[in-house]
Amino acid sequence: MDASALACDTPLVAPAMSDAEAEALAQALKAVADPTRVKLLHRLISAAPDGVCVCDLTAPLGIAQPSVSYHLRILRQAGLVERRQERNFAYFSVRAEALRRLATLLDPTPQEVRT
Amino acid sequence: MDASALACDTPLVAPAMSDAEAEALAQALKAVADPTRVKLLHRLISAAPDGVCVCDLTAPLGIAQPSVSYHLRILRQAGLVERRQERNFAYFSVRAEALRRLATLLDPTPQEVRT
DNA sequence: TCTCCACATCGAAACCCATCTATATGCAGA
DNA sequence: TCTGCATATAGATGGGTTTCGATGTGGAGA
Repeated sequence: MDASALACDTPLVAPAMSDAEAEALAQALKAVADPTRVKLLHRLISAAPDGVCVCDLTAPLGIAQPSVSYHLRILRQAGLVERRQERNFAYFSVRAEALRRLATLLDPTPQEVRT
Repeated sequence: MDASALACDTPLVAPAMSDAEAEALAQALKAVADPTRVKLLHRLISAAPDGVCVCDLTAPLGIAQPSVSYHLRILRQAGLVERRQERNFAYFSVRAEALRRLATLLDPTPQEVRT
């Protein structure tokens, strides 16, 4: 009956994450987990806060305009970027707090340690 | 010839991210961008630093054992977790620095602002 | 009004991913 | 060596994603 030498003996006092929570976090991460969207975000982050015109995003990426539009929609639906229409141009800019929140959730440093 | 009223006029002095860089970052993010792997990471983060036995990870997730093994492999290939074999048990633990680096890359706060 | 331009949406094709069952591997005790 | 257990791998399947060309939409100038 002595299973102590056979059991794996892992404490596991973890509170366990809910399905909904995991799904939501994965969904947000999926929006960023694509090379084209990483490049898009990078450009938007290192740009003027009032946004970048779509026409200036399409050319450097080497993909067709509908594809860029598709990726921007994904990022927008995830709440990571926002759209501003002016004349017949669309300007996109990052939602910095949303990205920062995502970064915080990914950080394994315990809350108490963070200043 | 006056295009000032027609052009979108976006500065775009950005340094542009390389294909390889974007691909690598997207690859790492893809490893986390799945609800099952989010749950796995969460459990590993809030657990003893010497790791959790696979048998204690399989049961609470509600998926078959090979699926858990598959996800742990994805996380390991991304360098986010590491594996330690003891007897016939496998113990997995997070690579905190790797996760932290990923979180930092996602953070839109300019470097100068970070203390 | 007519046309042009910027951007979004549609529908299809190609590709990738998560999951399962079945099976292999490898350690340890009898 | 043989058996049993924990974990990994293989192969198949269903579902989701990225991309494209074609087309729709809506603003602005002629």
